[in-house]
Amino acid sequence: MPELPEVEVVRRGLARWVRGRTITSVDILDPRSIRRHALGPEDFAGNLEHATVLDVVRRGKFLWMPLAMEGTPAHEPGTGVALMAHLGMSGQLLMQDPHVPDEKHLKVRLRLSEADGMPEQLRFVDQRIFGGLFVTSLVPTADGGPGGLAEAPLPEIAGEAAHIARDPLDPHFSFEDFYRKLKSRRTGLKRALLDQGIISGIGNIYADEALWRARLHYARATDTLRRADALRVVEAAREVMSDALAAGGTSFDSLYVNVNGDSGYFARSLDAYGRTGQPCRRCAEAGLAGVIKREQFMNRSSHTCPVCQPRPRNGRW
DNA sequence: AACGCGACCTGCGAGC
DNA sequence: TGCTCGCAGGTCGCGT
Repeated sequence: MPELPEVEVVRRGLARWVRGRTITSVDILDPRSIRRHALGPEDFAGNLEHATVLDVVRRGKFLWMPLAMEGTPAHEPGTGVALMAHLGMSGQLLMQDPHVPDEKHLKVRLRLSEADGMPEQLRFVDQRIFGGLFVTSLVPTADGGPGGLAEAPLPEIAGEAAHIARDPLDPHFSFEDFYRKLKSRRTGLKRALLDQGIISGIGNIYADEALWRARLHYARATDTLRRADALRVVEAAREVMSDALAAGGTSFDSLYVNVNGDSGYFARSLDAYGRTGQPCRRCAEAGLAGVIKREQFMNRSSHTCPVCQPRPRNGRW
């Protein structure tokens, strides 16, 4: 479900509800959701109980909450601990009141210290269990911290997110760094867009949308890509994701943190993804007959208009 | 070293 | 009705 806009919606919503609150108890309903916590469920819960959430930050699709541990008065840079969350394909982080029945796929429940008018539980719900939670250490970074969208970025990052590149909405995103990495790879453009070490936050939907907007084919060889083309595809990704973020942002005031990127709200704005067999909007406007087609690529679906995104010959142009 | 595939999971709708 | 198949927005690790 979640790509960058959805994760950022969750981050913003969550920050409002949990910052400054203390975790009082932890229920692990399905240990598979914390399998990335190598030391097991007891250690996971033990680390979280009595810890206070300092903030909610993000790098790409990785989301984490730096914690102040009980009895540790000052936060020493480089010694921090955080609760890491990745939503995978179907993860949700929901703020709920205790009387709300457990969700069918509720995996982990955190009870929080009482706060005026705020829900008492943070619940991790995940159908497919590709996502998960774990406790991790923060490591120092010289690059300015997690992501520029955090209100108060700390100069440290979760180790598991250190290899993740910045996303195109991050104020510290560097087109030059992106272009350099792109040119150094021998691969297809969509594969590169989905590589979180080259550019982060883009998943299958927004990759297809960005390529459609930039009129580029997914198999275009990255090492031959001209600067203007690379710029166009990054700008397209930035635009489509910030539009989606704006749409998702409308649910900020609901009681729980909305993760429902599939609520259909932004789906209507998509031009390529999921429009198999329907006329390409750009072609229709120009009086052309392009029809969006779906192909298997990297074991997943790719949606393109064969008229305005022609397949490159020899992976070139 | 980098790439690319399979594994990790559950549930839904289509087709038989 | 009930089975099987294909499909779903992500990431990691291993083999090449």
